[in-house]
Amino acid sequence: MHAKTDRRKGKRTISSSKVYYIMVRGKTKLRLIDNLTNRQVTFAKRKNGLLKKARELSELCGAEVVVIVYSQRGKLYVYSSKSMRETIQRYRSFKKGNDNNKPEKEDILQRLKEETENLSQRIEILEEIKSKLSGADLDGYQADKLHELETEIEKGLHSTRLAKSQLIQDEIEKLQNKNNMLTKESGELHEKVKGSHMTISLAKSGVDPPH
Amino acid sequence: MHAKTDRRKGKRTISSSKVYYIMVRGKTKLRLIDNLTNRQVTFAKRKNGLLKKARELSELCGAEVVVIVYSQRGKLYVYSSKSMRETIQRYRSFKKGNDNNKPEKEDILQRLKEETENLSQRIEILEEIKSKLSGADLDGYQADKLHELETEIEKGLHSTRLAKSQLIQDEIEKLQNKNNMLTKESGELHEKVKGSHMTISLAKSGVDPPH
DNA sequence: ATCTATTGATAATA
DNA sequence: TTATTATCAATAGAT
Repeated sequence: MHAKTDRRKGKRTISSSKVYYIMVRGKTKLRLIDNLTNRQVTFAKRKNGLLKKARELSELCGAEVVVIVYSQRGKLYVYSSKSMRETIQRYRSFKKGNDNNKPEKEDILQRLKEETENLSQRIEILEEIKSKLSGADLDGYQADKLHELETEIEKGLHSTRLAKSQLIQDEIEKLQNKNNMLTKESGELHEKVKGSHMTISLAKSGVDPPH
Repeated sequence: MHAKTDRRKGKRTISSSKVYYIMVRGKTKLRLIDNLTNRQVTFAKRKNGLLKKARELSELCGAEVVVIVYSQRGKLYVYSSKSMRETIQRYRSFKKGNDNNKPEKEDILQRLKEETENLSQRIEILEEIKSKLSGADLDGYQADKLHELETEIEKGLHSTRLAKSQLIQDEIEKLQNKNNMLTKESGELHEKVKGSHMTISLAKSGVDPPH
């Protein structure tokens, strides 16, 4: 069909294949791709691949999956499993009905408010369960089964709490560190600019600055 | 070497291949694997694959990558890129010797503390449920009710996870915005400083700058 | 962006 | 569970 096919046959060098082979097999050799263009192309491809794999894992196995990727330029890519996307969607459209141009602080407060609402919701659900149980008649066999279930759920909640809180903390601390450094730098630069202008005025007025 | 090899040849049915083919190619056909054992095995394999891919993406392309996976039983698996871990590590050691009085940070830590307390509250509620269960008698008729309960508990857990992930994402987005603004401002200030220094030289050398 | 050779991932099987 | 292997997918390099 395509002449290309014939031209291609056997053209690929072994060495170029080897480069990739070494990269993915020998873990120690896995390192930053030097060439910027190649790196960007590879990033785009592999990023898509990763998100696809995440979706497949979630849908085939019923697992909850979150993937967060930042490119080197700081662009953000996210996958989260379908049910989560729906929740986020709902959250976003709710948010739109309120504020489109409020300053950052209010944005944060808004988010906190919603988070509080989320927590209340969840507590309500658990309260419901609680009252249902107080009316229930349970026999020994089922009680054991439920006890088992409860233990598992509790374990899950616990590990969720630990891991997620850790993640939040780490992420916030990291970005805050960045922010602090930038803020500090910004302040220093402002000072610099102010100082320079002073010097200029002095020079212009014919008065020598003190040395 | 192994007789196996020969026995295998041609044994794989087309249909079984087709199942997989359809699963991964036809996106709409991507759905939960029915058989529990298969699902668990597939989960283990694909989870490892996903984490590996995440690591490769990070190391080959210098991207920051986070992957969070919950199995159906609630077990947690996480990958985050080395650079992030290093950043956090660096930040932690920096933090120890340094700052205990940054207002913004305290604000966020305070919020995290409150959130942890909220989670503790919920765990306490689950404890209550647990104690009620251990003393209760369940008759066969209540099986439906209990199944319902199970579903609701799972829902509650699920929404916990959702809210948490939402938190992570929002926090990241917010701080990223700040970072971007600060970075931009920093660049502008650098420019300003450069320009000022030029003016100063002119003034000092006794030559009037053009007006 | 599209194509192909090659390696990787993995479902089924032992 | 772990290992094997046939098969399809992912992707590096080329165009």
